[in-house]
Amino acid sequence: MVTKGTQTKQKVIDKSLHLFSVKGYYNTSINDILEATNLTKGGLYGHFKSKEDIWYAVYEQAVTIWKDIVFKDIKKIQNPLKRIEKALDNDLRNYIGKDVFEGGCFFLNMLVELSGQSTAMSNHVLKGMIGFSEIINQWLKEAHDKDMLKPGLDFNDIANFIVVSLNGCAALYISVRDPEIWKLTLRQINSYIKVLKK
Amino acid sequence: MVTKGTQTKQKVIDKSLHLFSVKGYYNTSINDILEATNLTKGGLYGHFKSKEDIWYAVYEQAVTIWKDIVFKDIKKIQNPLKRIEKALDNDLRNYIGKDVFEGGCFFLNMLVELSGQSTAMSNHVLKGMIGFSEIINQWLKEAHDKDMLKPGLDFNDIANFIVVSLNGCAALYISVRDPEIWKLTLRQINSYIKVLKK
DNA sequence: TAAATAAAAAAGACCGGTTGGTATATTATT
DNA sequence: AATAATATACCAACCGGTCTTTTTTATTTA
Repeated sequence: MVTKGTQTKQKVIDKSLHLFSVKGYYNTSINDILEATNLTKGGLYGHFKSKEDIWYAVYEQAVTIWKDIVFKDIKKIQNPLKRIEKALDNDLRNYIGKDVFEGGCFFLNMLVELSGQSTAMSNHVLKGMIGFSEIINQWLKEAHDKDMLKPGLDFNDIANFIVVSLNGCAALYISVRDPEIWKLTLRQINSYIKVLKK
Repeated sequence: MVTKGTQTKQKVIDKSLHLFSVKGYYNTSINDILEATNLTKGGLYGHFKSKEDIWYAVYEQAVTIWKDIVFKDIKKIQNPLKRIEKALDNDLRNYIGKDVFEGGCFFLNMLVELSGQSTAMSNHVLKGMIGFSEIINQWLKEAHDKDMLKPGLDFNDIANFIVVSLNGCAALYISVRDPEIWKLTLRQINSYIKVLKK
């Protein structure tokens, strides 16, 4: 059974995720969250001990949503290169392009805003990005082992560069708001990967 | 002769540029600027009519500094492809890599923070980035006219993708703070450009 | 099934400190 | 003497967070 408290907590997380992604963490006030959730101070602080506490819960939620989108229909793909292409397509077309979070990519936004403000929080975001880079790295190794790639490639470099491009795309997209941004990024990353193939 | 007022105004711009780049625009208070400049409210508001007004002055200053770095020793380069490579090298090695602004790339930081908060301000930043993309676009066309590039390339796509990568690099670099980030970006962009050549 | 009770959830007043900005007075510089 | 530059006191609104009281919900007992 879902208790009332759990429901409220979830509502706070959902609304805050939206607010943080659109307005940013610092520029979202507790009052903004109160208005969005129809709660009062007492109601909110019964579930979370601080604004930062809300942020960590929001981050976990954002990760869950992101993973569901990016890793959809991935496991069944045998070809590791096609797996990478599908994951990138998911990220650009279905995550960034579908405006899953109204303010753009939650992770990029938070990384930029929190760096230099809260090392703990920005490192939290960074860790997630590095994790994604490592997965791509592993898939590239797999492709290498299957003799699908040209010799002498630096998988770590390549994986990191892909993550860099994804973040750059997210940065421009929130401002330009033209699908052409993620489409061109997708095209260019794909042609970049194509060159790696044997 | 440089009046006292001009000096003070410049000091406000310099200190604010530093603060905005490290703490962000919203999270930098007027009081922060007052402390950094040893001014008082009256002294500050005698030169600028609002915080936003300070930001626009700071932006202009940041552009000047950035241009000086990125376009250094550019005009004398005849080969348009080498010109592009040099500009990107300047941007990554001497602008991002040298920590010209302590908080990382001022433009990327502001673009992310201001998008969804102030369309006027974020569009101001965006315009500058589009301008840079157009310059690269033009240089690519020049290379094409000199028969240096493979046929069937979309210069607009390529130029935009380069700007995307640069921004992604800036986003990751402020958090990771490891030169390896801009180095790998430089390597990968260069190998990406190499493929375009005839 | 209904009343009683315990526990969870929410309300709302309050806190000290800070926000961007203004108006007026004072001090330096021409 | 005129003007440019700066200081200071003040403003209402807002910041994140705490505390106590009230209300709602869930569980137990009759």
